[in-house]
Amino acid sequence: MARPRKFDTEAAIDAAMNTFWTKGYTATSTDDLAESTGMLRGSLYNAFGGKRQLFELALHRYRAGGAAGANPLHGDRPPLERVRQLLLTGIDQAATDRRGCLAVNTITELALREPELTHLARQSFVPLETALTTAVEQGRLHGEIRADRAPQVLARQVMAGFHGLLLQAKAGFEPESLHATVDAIIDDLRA
Amino acid sequence: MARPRKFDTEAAIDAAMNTFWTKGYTATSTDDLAESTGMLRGSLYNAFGGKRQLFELALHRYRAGGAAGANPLHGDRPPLERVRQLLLTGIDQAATDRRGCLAVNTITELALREPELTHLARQSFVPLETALTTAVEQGRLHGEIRADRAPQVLARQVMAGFHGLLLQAKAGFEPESLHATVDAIIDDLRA
DNA sequence: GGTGTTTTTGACAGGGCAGCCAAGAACTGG
DNA sequence: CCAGTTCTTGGCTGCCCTGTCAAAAACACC
Repeated sequence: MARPRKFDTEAAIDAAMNTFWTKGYTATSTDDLAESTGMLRGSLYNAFGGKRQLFELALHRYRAGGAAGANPLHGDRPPLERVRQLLLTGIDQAATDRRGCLAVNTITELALREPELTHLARQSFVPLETALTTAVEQGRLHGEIRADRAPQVLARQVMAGFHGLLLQAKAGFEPESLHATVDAIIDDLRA
Repeated sequence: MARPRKFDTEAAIDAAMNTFWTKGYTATSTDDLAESTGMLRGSLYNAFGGKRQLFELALHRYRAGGAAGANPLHGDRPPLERVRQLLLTGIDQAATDRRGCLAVNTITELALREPELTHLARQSFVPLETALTTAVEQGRLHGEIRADRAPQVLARQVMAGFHGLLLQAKAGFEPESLHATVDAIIDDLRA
């Protein structure tokens, strides 16, 4: 019926997502995207429409993969330990690759200029928040996590601490400091 | 001896700082800076050297004004209430103007590309961290704040929560949610 | 009033970037 | 093998942005 596409759409979105993640939205050029996806700029416009549309796809993809980032939260170990593992994994990654979280980066960069993209990025928090709330509820049943504060509140409080920690990791805070803060956050969750 | 400058250096740095704060480093052009400072691009290069040098000056200025942002922390009210006021003031501003904190924005945007600017931005946390530590120590003496955790650890934990809250405010989280998190953070400081 | 110094002014060159498009290539169904 | 459809390729246009420079302007000192 027609000439087939030479590239894999999913792989291209993945590659674009990583480029945006590494360089930020503004600093990423369509040439950068062409290089990382392996497509020519013309094809890129034909297939996706342009930089902004591709970024929207990347944000959706990031949200879908949110389960991956929140992976430590799903398992059979005690809920509190799963939350701790989430925090430790997060700061370790942030300290290593310095990219942090794509949603955080996007909101920070574009909150003023691009309300729609900001809203899209915010959606990426939903899976994390849901998983955290669930973990807190489970820990509550175990008698492991405090029951004097609503799970949703605790989840958002942990999420705030988590994102603050990612920033500190990105800024180069010493691992000992980051770990001490993780311990403090976990302790404050205890029943 | 020579032709006098038509502009006020301090005012120009202030104006540049606000432009960087609003638009971000990458998205700010030398034209933007010329407009906000009221100078022509040529004068700007002559006086400061260029965009990057001006940004460094802006970061230094921001750090110096750090006492301003941490203003609520200095006063004669109970330390715990001063910390609460800091958080409330912060999220209120972030929810209103959506600019957040220049240091946070800078680190988030440039941690990979510009280690030196990142380090400079990180310096802006020092006044805040110091003031927080002092407030915690004072609250400890009052018997108002818990003494089972080092003041420095508590200060960095609060700072992480604070920066996470600023992000949530920027992202458009509901005020009720933000306030509930503030209450939780403050409660967790209590003796 | 002349001289030397620094700033201002306006313009120029060089490079990168976004978006578009026409011609060619690849494939399928008839 | 032909026709129709879609993708690829490479280039073109117009815009913005950075950094620099030469000439003119403003001032202080002598």
